[in-house]
Amino acid sequence: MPHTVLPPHKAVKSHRATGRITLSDVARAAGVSPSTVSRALRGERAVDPVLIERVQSVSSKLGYVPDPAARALASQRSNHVAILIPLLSNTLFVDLLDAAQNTLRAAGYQTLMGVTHYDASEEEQLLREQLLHRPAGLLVTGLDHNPATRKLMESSQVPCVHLMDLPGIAAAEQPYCVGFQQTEAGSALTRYLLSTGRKRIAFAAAQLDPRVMQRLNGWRSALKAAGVYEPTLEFLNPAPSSLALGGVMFEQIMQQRPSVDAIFFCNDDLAQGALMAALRMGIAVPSQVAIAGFNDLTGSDQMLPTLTTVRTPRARIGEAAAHMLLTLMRGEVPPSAQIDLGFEILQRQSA
Amino acid sequence: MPHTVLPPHKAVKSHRATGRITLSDVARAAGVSPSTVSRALRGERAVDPVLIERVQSVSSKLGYVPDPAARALASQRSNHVAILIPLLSNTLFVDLLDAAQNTLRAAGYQTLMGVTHYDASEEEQLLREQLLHRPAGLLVTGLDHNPATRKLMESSQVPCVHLMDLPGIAAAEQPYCVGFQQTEAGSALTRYLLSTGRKRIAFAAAQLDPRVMQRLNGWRSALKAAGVYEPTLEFLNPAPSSLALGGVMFEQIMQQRPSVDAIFFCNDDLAQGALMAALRMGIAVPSQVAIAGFNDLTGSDQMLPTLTTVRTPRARIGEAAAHMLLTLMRGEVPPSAQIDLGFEILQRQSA
DNA sequence: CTGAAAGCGCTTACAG
DNA sequence: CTGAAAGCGCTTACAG
Repeated sequence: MPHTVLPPHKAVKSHRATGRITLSDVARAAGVSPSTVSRALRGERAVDPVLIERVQSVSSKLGYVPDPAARALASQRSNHVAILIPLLSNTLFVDLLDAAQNTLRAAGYQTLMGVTHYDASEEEQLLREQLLHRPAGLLVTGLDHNPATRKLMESSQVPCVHLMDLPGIAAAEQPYCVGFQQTEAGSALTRYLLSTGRKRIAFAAAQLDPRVMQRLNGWRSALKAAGVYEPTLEFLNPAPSSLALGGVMFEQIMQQRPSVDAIFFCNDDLAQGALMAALRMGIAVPSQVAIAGFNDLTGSDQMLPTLTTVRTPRARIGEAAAHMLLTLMRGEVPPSAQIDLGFEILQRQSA
Repeated sequence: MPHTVLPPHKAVKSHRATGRITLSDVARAAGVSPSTVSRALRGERAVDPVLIERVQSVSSKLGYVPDPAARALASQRSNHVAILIPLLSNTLFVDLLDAAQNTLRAAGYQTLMGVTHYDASEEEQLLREQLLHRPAGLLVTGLDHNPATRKLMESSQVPCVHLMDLPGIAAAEQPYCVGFQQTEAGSALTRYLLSTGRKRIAFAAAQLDPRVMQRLNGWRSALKAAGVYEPTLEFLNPAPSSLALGGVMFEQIMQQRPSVDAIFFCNDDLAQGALMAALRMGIAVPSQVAIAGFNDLTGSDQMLPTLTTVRTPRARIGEAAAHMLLTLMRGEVPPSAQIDLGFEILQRQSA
């Protein structure tokens, strides 16, 4: 067997060598110090352009990839971005996650996902766990968090962008956030229903998260403004939102309040379920009762009749929030702390 | 102002101190060496029970939490588990992710998610990125990967469990996997349709991933066994699966092959779209044509008629795979390398 | 069973 | 602009 001779710097190996190509390997090959390689690779200014070039070429020639753990330990900052969403069973949040994740990954960040199940203390616990990884940034759903969570976010000093919600006009704090005016969307859809001649418009909701409650408020104020507000037309169910529940709620509403001439469901899955129930029950939509949803989820355009709803820009929210976070993580200040991406009423057949 | 005296060990601080409570802090307070604290906390055997007790109590008293980055750097193994799924827009995979993630988190692992978009080279790239984080384990969808990906998985030495698919009986390699027999499920559903008297059963599919093709094979063999196989009744569309596409395919099939008496859609979203299209077109289901789906996705039980489909145990797959991975990460050998979680035909109204 | 020491692979004051 | 040195907070041979 031939006696293979290892290259000099490979021959000397500690008992814990990992075989990985390290910063020092690059430094040695490029004839500079490790510090310089580190600076050159991270694009830190104050490095001779000639050296930058040399280091980069040597680095890619050797196939060097920085070790995230070592980097995190030394710099006290990882390439993780933590994202907190309420549920994975609502496509709304999955769309948010998908978009944010794509954008962040393209910039070299790994997404750490946390599912809170709408539970404030679970959110706190998740955040605590994620913070251990020293994330470079934070994406959280909504503006409502318990005091402990808020304190964690603050004391961690990690840049943070809120998703979906926008603070009220008079809000004292001005957190970074990307979303749209939920309240305004709620009243806009209600005004649309009013404009089609409907007078007895019910609001049917499940889950009852803060954003749903804002839509409820929008519905209320629009009806009040029109002088047709009727408190007993609020149907609020804290159970998780689903097609099946939408069907059940629709049946109940039609039974209890047969004179209702329109129903605003707080989410499309409920409205889709209602549409299917109407079909089963032989109730004509929209002639007997109009049905409207919210979010324009998958399948809403395939219903019979097609579902009138509000298109919400969740993919764009995820993307814009990720971009804003990227800006913050670079240490720059975003042009504006709040981004309102708006909404659009999709007038289809059901209302 | 009173001159506050810091406790001795806090007074001596390096210029890069982070304020974090470290292993050494615990060691000092417990009167043992850092090595012992490390061993005691990780439950490594060969530590005096008395010391373990003392270390644990001191540790929790001080609120010590190990630093994942330092741990990963020193041990060459992080508490991350990487998971690779094709899409986030198919609830099937989200269910898988959700279940796996919950199980892993309960065991102290952080999930690193990668979305491959059914692209082999994107999968390879994602795996490469994830491997940088030295994951303790790997969860990947399916058994089909390009050679480079396979090699990465192997040379990384990271324990790996495959989701959804099970290897053929004659497979040489016996990878760890949790899933069910896709082919068998395809033929079982087909046999069910045959048993209801259907003779001209079409197979309609989109996306055409490996599992869809296995169901196709199941459909083929069942029809061949019954002597009614008809190749022109295969409708394969590589586009992404969706309700809208299901509607379009249904229209096409009914137009091109009006004599078809049943359609097996490879996924429920397609079947749901077909059901809505049938409603629009006034085609009676199941009397004129039976419709069956696959996976029992959200809403299938709310359709009109309700959708006959195959219930697939994706949440249980995610959970069982996570448990198997946990076993492997402990260095133990799972009782069996393959787990078949089966499937169930849900006979509802549409077929 | 326990501890001192080295090492994991980077970043970052500090000095020049 | 560059480098030597220390340090991030752990784990793990090695020796006892």
